[in-house]
Amino acid sequence: MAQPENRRDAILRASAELFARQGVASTTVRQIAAEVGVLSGSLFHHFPSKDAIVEEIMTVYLAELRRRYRAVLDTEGGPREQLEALITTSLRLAEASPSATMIYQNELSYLRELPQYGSLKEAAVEVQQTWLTIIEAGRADGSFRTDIDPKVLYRFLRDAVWLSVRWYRPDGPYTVDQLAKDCASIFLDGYAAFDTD
Amino acid sequence: MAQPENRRDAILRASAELFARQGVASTTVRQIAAEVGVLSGSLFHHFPSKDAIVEEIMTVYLAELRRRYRAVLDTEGGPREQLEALITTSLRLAEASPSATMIYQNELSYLRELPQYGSLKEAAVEVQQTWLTIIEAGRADGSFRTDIDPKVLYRFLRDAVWLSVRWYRPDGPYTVDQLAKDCASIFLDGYAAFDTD
DNA sequence: GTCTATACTATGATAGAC
DNA sequence: GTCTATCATAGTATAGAC
Repeated sequence: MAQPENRRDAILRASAELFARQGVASTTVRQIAAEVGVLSGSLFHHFPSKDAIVEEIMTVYLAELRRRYRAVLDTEGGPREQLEALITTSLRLAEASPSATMIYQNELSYLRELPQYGSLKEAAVEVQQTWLTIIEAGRADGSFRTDIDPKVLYRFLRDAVWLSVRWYRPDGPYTVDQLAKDCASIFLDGYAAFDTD
Repeated sequence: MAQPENRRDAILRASAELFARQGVASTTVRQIAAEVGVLSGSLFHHFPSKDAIVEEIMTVYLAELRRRYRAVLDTEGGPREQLEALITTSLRLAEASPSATMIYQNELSYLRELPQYGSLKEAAVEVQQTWLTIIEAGRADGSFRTDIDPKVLYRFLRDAVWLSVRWYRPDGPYTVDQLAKDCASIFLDGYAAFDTD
């Protein structure tokens, strides 16, 4: 089913890699074009501007993120299981789309300046709500602590999970599912040694 | 003892704020100059280049970070206490120097391209070693779990701690010391409800 | 759909008057 | 120590030939 990559897709892919590696602002249209194998003027046949490329990368990415988070909310299971599933889902998407994940995590201030930021923001709000809904459910049913603000847990967890895209490498024996298990275990059970009494 | 701020310091401060807010690459020397209240050419009387400004901000910041981490290592106390102290120390520095902290966390790929990166890297290595030394000590004396790679804990913890500079606001009743306590408690004890048997 | 050529703007940095 | 004026370069984007 893998279609041969057309030029438009090649531009999106090359752009995402460069944006992730060097940042959006310091990536030039000439670099993107060189990576694709065309001259810079040709990019503007496919996209009206460099920012339009950024925006399409993010729109596609956030739509997929939303889709996967909704699937998690639809599963049976208690808050602990759902929170673990959310971590696993996030890390799997980061593995599947490392460039887009890195752009979204590193360049939020750039994205905010885009004229079209409103539509991205809508997705971002839903994503955050997914975490908070599950955390609140766990506080309500006694699975989670109530002495720490849910938003504080959410932010620590979000940064730890998503920023793993900066250091996690999928090659090697440490799989992304194992990483997700370890992450969930640290955040839910803690790193202090278990009492074995 | 607060000296009146001289122009050179004003340039450093204004640059740090702009770099933190918009990124180094998308901050122009003209913006910096306007913020200070001079024309762009005048900056080059104080610094040989824009990158030299970035570099000095980071050098000063990392020297202070190093100094504070060494003080933590010199304290008495078990690994748990020392790890908590490291978290508190980090969050206090992030509060005292939010701009430099944000630059260091967001612009590592830019910093790596600087010709002088070697001297920054030396400090960065020592900083990382401080975390790992304490974590290893806790594994050795039974305070911490041994079923999760110390480097994985370090990375989750580092990202959660330092990236709080993106969202934590020191105004309001939630103090940085309380934030540090909550962070330590989540990472060491976990967010799952305590067994109260 | 790509190329050539170029318009236009912005960038970091410099020289010399004050 | 700052300003004016300017340089050289590089940036995004466009127009029109092929």
